[in-house]
Amino acid sequence: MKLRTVDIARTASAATIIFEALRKAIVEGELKDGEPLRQDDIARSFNTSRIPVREALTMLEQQGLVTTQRYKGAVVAGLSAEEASEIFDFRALLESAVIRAAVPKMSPALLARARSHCTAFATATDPAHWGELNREFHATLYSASDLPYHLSVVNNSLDRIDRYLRAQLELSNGMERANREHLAILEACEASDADEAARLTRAHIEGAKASLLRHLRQERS
Amino acid sequence: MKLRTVDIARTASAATIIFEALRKAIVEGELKDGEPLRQDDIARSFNTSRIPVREALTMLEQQGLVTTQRYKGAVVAGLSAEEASEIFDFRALLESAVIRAAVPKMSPALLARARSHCTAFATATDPAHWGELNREFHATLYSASDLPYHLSVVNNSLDRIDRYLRAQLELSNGMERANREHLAILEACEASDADEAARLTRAHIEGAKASLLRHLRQERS
DNA sequence: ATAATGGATATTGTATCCAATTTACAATAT
DNA sequence: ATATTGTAAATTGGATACAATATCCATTAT
Repeated sequence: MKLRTVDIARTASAATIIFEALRKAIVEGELKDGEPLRQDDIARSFNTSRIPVREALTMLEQQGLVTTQRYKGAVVAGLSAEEASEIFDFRALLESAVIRAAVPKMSPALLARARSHCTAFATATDPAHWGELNREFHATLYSASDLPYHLSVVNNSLDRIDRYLRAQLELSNGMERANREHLAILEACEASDADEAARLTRAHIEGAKASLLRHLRQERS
Repeated sequence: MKLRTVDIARTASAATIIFEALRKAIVEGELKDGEPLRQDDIARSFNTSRIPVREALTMLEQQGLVTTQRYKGAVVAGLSAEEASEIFDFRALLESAVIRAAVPKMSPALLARARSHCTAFATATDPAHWGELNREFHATLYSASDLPYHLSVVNNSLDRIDRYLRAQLELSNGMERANREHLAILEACEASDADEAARLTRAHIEGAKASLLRHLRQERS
């Protein structure tokens, strides 16, 4: 028997399909802060009942992407400057540790993939993809760490701020700097200099934090 | 109007009540690894329908405390030695950073509370409470950090391993060492020595890791 | 005897229905 | 006019009903 098999037990339920779709829409900023998420509307657009929608919303709430009030419903969770600031500090701590663990385990093949992601980011013209490409570059490097729990937490924290990063990338011309810093990180990895890669990653994140905070504060003034 | 008011909008839904109860039972080890969680049974014991039960299970799955398979149901999530090891490394990184941030903000009142929790832990005779008291001591110190996101992540990672820590505390006589280390951490905090408190916290967690791994490996041999 | 098959039972996933609550707005009083 | 109250529509939370799938066991074929 030579079939292209699929583990059907692992196929997605309606709830997880809706969850993924909403998560993507929120992370990519398609759904704005504070925007209400009506169960009925969502159910209609996915052609299901409200039950799987509610499950998706509870997942999103657990991830901090929406906030719910009893009998009032769910809205896309916003982020105060303080919260954003804290999450950047968190990322700086965690991601620098992750890349430090990853560098000694990076294969030439992985470094090649990372480099191609890096140039893809550098040469991308459609702002809608910048956020995704940026994340792919970092995720590729981090994946070598072989620390699944750390990575899941990193991804979670990234989800919380991704919208703002994207918006900011599109406004100021932070693209050049991001590029420069990516290249520096990549070179440190290729040189197997874990401490340097960690230091550069930390600086990269702290720079993004400063830039985002400027943006957030001016937008809400 | 001088009434003792309560924000009724914040009262718990059936789903969150069930979630908290299951979470507690799992974290405290009352429900063992791999134990199936039947929606119908749980619904009956809480006198509800399966809908809020399913919501609770969804939340638990997001937290990594249960694993679900489509049409097969949820079981209490176990932890391999590798996963446990990684989570301890994660905690060592994160909690040492948190306490470093907390030390300069600790008021005398908070330190007094921490000390009372410390002695409560030291003098507790009922093993069923050790885990709780241990956690309260640390949580009190960490709370001064004023880093809510960090703390929520810390609590999450603690939930994942708490069962095992409790079991281990009860088996080996690690209580004395935990006590000694708690006192040392507390004294560093009282002396406003943030770096020392961070160092001791890291050592405290790494010691627990070694002890737990010994326990896990021998139990599964 | 063993493996394959078919069906009964158990369990989960989803739809539909009802209850509880909020929200918007009209009616009324001051 | 403004504030308060009552009411209807909208929305969410939960219960019940049904569909899809898994599991177990008896039956049958080899």
